[in-house]
Amino acid sequence: MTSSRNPRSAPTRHSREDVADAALDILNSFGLADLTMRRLAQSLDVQPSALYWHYENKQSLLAHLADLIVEVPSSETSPGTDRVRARCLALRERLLAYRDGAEVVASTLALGLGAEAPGIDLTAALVDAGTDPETAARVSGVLLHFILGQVSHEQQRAQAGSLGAAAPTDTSESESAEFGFGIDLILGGLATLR
Amino acid sequence: MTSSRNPRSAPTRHSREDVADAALDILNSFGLADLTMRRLAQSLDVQPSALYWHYENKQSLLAHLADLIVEVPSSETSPGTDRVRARCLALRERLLAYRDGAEVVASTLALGLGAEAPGIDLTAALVDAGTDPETAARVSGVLLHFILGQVSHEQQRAQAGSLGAAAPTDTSESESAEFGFGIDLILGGLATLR
DNA sequence: ACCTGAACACCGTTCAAGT
DNA sequence: ACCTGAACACCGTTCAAGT
Repeated sequence: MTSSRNPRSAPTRHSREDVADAALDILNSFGLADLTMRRLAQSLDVQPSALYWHYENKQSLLAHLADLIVEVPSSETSPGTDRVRARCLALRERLLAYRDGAEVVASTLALGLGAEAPGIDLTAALVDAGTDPETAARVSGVLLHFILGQVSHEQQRAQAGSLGAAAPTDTSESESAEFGFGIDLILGGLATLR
Repeated sequence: MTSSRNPRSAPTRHSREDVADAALDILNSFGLADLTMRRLAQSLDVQPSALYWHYENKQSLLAHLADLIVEVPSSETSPGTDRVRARCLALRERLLAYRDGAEVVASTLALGLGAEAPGIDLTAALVDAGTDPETAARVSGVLLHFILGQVSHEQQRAQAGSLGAAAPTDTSESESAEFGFGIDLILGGLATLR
């Protein structure tokens, strides 16, 4: 929302959340590769060093962004494993809502610096559906890896296509279908475990 | 193999493969973060700019590494979907054989710059096991996303643990079990599709 | 509480020129 | 065929000092 600064304005002070918002703006407008501390500082009319008052380093900023991307309104929908499926689709939507969203979340998760909400959420939904806790944790891991991998792939392809010479690949239509297939495959596997 | 240069030697000339070997040495000794063009050049006793005679840019070097990591001796083992399982385990071993191997392969694959062999291989094995080609391609995608995600996670945790304060996480023993569980879950799902 | 200014130690890449 | 030298346009991070 607060992307560009008015030139030659009063020296505005910023909060941690201001910084995160500006970072999300850059992410969505230009992608992860262009989200540098220096560029972020520039968009806030501030010196790069100022950012280190708000965040210990770039990784912890990215971890914060990952948490924001992943935080879900948690709307209660269908019961049973249909709820698991719904949560997976909702997570995909959250990831697609930000450019490079999946990569930001995947790397934060890999480094163990945040973005744990979806895993907890999915595991809980699976337990709710009658899965024992250990199996639920493992299935949730499989789902998460698939979701992050598939959506990263999707997002990278979208970017490559936006500057490449008209890649004749499938549209987002068939990507949703492929995604649903993957989720159903994994949940189908779960069903045979009973 | 050819990691360090003797100081003050004759100006050795290098081939494209020499560069790749030196890069894999750095990868295994110090990890992806330390694999910079400047550092690679230094290890070859060469100016950074010399590398751009061998590779168009860093990404294409990484793509070459990904192909090398992933190229598998293709030993024919068990038949049916057991062969699929065996291929998945073999791929995991290849990825684990290089530090950050999964990340290198995943990013190359995401960018569409190489490392396509495992996908082709897995799809073929699935077709061989009686799966129709389109389903085989999709299942192979699910398997690949899981494998790359899980192994990245594994490798990142190993590195974090090597410098962190003795993370009381599970050993590689249970990581193999978790991996096998994931593969079986997905292949179990495939079985229900018949 | 939040930021500046200046510095440190790096990056990837290009390009004319050399052998 | 393979490399040098020099430059360009960047990075993340630290830290004393300012308000």
